[in-house]
Amino acid sequence: MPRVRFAPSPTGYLHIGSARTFIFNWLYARRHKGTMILRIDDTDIERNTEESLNSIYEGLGWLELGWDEFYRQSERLELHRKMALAIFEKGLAYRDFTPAQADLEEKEHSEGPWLFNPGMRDMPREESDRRAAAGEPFVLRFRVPRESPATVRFVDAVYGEQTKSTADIEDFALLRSNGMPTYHMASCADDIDLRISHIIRGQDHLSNTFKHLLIFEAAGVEPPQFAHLPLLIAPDGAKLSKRKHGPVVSVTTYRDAGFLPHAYVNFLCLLGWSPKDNREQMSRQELIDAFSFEGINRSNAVVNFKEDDPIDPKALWLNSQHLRTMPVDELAPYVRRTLEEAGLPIPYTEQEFLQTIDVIRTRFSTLRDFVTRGRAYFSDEFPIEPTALEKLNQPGARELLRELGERLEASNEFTEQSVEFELRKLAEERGVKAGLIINAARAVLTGQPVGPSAFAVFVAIGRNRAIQRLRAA
RNA sequence: GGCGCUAUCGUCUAAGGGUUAGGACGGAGCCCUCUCAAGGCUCAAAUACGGGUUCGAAUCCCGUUAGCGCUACCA
Repeated sequence: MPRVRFAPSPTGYLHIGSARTFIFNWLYARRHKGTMILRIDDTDIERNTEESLNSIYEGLGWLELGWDEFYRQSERLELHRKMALAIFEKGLAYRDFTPAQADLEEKEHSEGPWLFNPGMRDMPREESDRRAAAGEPFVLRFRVPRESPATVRFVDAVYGEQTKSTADIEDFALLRSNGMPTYHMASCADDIDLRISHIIRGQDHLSNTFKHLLIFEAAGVEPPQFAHLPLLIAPDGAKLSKRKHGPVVSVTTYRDAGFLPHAYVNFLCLLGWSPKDNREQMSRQELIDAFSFEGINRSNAVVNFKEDDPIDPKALWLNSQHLRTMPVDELAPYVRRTLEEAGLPIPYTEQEFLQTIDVIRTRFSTLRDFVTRGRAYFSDEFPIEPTALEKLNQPGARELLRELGERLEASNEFTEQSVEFELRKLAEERGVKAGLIINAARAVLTGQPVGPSAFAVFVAIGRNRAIQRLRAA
């Protein structure tokens, strides 16, 4: 039974890249009847915010993604320290009393890589103990093997065999001078303690993995399997960032744009992964059944947004596909919530509501469309768009609509067929093209120049309201 | 600078020694039509560059270039 985890640090809102990482972990867990763990990596007390934690819950909640176990690293600090100390006692870590460096500039321009601070790595234990006892602050560093340079290796489920010489790995920190564990220490300690079997995370951690392997080895445990994911990047090739790319990176943007949660999950899955059989629109179960590490790509994927439009056209298309093809009764709750949030009434019985949704969704691509382009189906107060007005202002159109209203009122029937019959009969009698009345009717009924078949619109709007709007033309 | 990863249409991707390099989004056009979508049909659009290996390379190897990641007492 695999045990996987998604381990975000609560330092900003839920990033779409993080959401995708969660999804891939979740898919793997569901596929193999494993356990999905949400672990909040909040060891950086300076940067953590409660707000950010809430946005993670909010984002995952919106995407309808759940987890089986939950942990917060800040509540497990004792475990992290204990493991760090155990490594220290084995002689595989040492105290570094060098004060924290404020000037990073110098280091960046140096020729070779920094590996360790001279004098600290080889300090006799007695001196180290004495200075620590005297209260001098220190960081605990991992003692990377240097005497006989070894090669650290592992097989990544996505990137294949990876190797790195210990000569290229610096003596990284395990414990900060304030006693807090670093990311590397906390992460590995928890992965060990929580018996994580597969670490599925962003490719930005690929080179960190060598350090983690050293920690696992020092702790005397078998490392888990690793699967690194290609990154999500901007059209200019840069890493997606809040500062540079704004709303594109936040999942709330897609929620607010009227995306269906599953459609967005589907879209995210297609960024860096493929079922390899040309399928694109897939249900949640289909995604679970098709997911495998073999399908994951190795190159970064571009989120195709523009400066004036944060939505990737393919995401929008996928959303419209789901919106138009999913069972209406599954779609209805989303539409209901969207209407409620916009303060629009639902003047329909449940049955009528489903029928109306089914008619109008054929031209919609987001939930937002129900309250904008679809406003007239729910409220009697709606604007008539300029292009719709042109059709309504065709010579004789308004008179014909009023006449049609009277005839429909006089008729017992009110179906697509009966409306079409009356309308065409009127057109013929008055010697005008049916299209003139049809387009004018759509305009007066919906305020829109375009939309579903006009006869379906009559029925969706309902007899009384339709007649009322025609007579007021 | 050092180390690592990556490179197929504008974008997401398929093909992993032999295909006219396939699909999808987006774009263009045609059909359908009460409008607009949808749908159907068609078109334009790619193997970063240079060397090898091979009868044959998008695919394997080397180099170059470019991008990204790591190189913190961030994660």
